[in-house]
Amino acid sequence: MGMQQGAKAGESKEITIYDIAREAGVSPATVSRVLSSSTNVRQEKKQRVLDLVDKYQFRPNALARGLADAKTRSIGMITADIRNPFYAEMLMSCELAAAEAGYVTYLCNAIKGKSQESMFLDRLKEQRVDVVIQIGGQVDEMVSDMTYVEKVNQIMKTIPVVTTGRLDGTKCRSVRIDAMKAMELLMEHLLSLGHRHIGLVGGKLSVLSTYEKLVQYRQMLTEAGIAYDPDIIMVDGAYTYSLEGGYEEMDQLLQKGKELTAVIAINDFTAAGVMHCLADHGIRVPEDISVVSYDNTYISEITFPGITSIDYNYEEFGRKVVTAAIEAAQGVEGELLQIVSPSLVVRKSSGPAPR
Amino acid sequence: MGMQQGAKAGESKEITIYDIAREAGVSPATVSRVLSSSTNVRQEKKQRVLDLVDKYQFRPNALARGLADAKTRSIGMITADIRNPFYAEMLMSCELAAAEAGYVTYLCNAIKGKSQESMFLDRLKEQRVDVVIQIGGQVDEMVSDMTYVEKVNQIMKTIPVVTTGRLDGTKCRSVRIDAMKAMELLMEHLLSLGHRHIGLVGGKLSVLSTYEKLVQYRQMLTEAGIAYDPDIIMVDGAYTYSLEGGYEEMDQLLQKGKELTAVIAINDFTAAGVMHCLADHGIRVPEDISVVSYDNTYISEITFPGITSIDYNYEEFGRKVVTAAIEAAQGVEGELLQIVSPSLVVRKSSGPAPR
DNA sequence: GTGAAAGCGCTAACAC
DNA sequence: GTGTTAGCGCTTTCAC
Repeated sequence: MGMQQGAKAGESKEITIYDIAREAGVSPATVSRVLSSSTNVRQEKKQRVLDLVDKYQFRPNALARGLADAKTRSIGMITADIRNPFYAEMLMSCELAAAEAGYVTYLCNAIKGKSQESMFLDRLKEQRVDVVIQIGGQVDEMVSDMTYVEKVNQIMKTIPVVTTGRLDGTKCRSVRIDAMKAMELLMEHLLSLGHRHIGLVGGKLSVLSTYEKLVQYRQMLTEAGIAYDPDIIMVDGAYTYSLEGGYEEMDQLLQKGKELTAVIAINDFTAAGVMHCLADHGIRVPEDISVVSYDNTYISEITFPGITSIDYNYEEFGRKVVTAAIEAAQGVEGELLQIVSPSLVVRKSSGPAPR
Repeated sequence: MGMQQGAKAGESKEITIYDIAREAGVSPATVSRVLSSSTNVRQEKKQRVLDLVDKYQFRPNALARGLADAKTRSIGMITADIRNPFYAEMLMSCELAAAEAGYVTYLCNAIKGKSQESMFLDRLKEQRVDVVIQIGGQVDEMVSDMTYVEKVNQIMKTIPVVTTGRLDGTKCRSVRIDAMKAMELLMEHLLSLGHRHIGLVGGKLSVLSTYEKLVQYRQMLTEAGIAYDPDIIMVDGAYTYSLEGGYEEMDQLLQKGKELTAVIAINDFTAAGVMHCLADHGIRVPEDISVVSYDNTYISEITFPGITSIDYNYEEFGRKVVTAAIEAAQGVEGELLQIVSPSLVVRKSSGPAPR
């Protein structure tokens, strides 16, 4: 006994607004008023309360507060895999914006997919979060999973959900990247460098953004008068979106022996894998083949050469998502769909087409 | 009007255990009992309740529950910068372990340093989290900041805090990496490859683990009969621990013109910067200089060549931290300090010393 | 095994 | 302005 490792046992009875009220010679309601600065309280009393709050380092109990007014000032964030720097950036900027707005955030890493996302929704509902933000996972799918949609709709009877993707059959707001525009920027860049044999590596067509990119790719080819060659499109690989996936997919692409001067990778991980593969084959980037990708995470600065990539202005992106979320939490109607515009960051991995 | 964007307005009155109780023909207390499976309830009644819970997809209000029993089954996590994959890995594994144990987690990204960490502590206290886990930030410092220590001690009157570093003057538990051992593994590896001119790049000596590594480095040199040369130790740089920092520090090191066959970088970011710098100078890795580092994040797989790095077994690390946290939350006394052992992952960035 | 009832610590009418 | 008083939706004695 003796030593305490923090709290418990000694557990100095938690102080409440009643204690503060008594000592300040005011009513609990008044304490509550100064704490939430809802109504005006006479300066003198206010100061007495504030002094005591400071003296005891009093912090109002958020549980009691939430129970009483049915607002928790909390946001639940469900994300796919925080280890992917794209999600890390998003979580980061969302958390930042939320904290600024006075909201706390729950972290829910659904690495195990749909069933886990569903489970997290239940737990967030138990916590009575004011709103949930879902980044990645089910909301990235082209065709929304019926079971999940049902689940979300059930949750949305009481808690609004906003996503960075979409969920057909629900009314959740979304703030989404303009994937077509992103591909357009990449293609314009490559075409202007004289590339006419541009491969696509990575991604699943069942993912909305990947699909949209492909559509735009074909569109751009057509406009440029270049024939579409399905042989240089490597999608739906087993480990796609990852380093290994990029390597493998690129390897298979090379085996086809098609002419190729540029590769568009589905994300920075994939691009890094592609570059490893090219290096192993003695192919130089960008002299022999240019490599470009999406997300502009720090991965694109770490590789050598740095990767030309599409940036989303994560800070603004996160802010928009959180703003939409808070509006939804407050019952303010707003645009169901907002689009964030990507921009191109040119690095050394892309250069003029050979010859 | 009409369309709803999620909850509000339509806001079908939240269902409670009273509703369930009435419909099941039992008392609210009984519903509570089956929900928390605290006492035995006759199978028949139990089933009736469970059926209704399912029918209405009822989720007990965690606020009310927490208010009533003074346990929130939540953990507050304060971290330095989630974009750093080391922290992402840690957060991830902690969150996973917490979820398995039935705890929800709060995400607090204190990128703005001490004052923000302090602010988050207050907010977590308001939420009455059962325990807070602090990963990085103030707890990494060699000499603990007095003000912060005071703050933590004040919080610890009611909420235990566990860290992955240390905080002198507090009684918080910690689960820490054996930094000395980590350096030992790296040095053994390099020495066995014949290196005798080993530089250190990156880190601040005010950071505990960095300091410990330096101590161990000197120790190993002494044992190997190699003179310690402060000229090949590049620490306390302005942007250290980052890609740019690594580049700059390596650049300065090269300018000294000292003989050098290997470099130990303080983390994977730094190592990547070092490799960029070496590449720019036409120095080959590992033929001319070997590069090794700490953390074994995926960065060490992305660079070319891959980086020999120190791994911490994040899953186990996270599990230990969370276990300690939950014990602390339950008032179970346990070891104040636990050490996690690092291991060496060899990749292509390290090879025999030249000549 | 089960119900009644008293809180848990706030907020929000409602009076004054 | 400010105090009084109900709740908010649970858990938990305490009886039976």
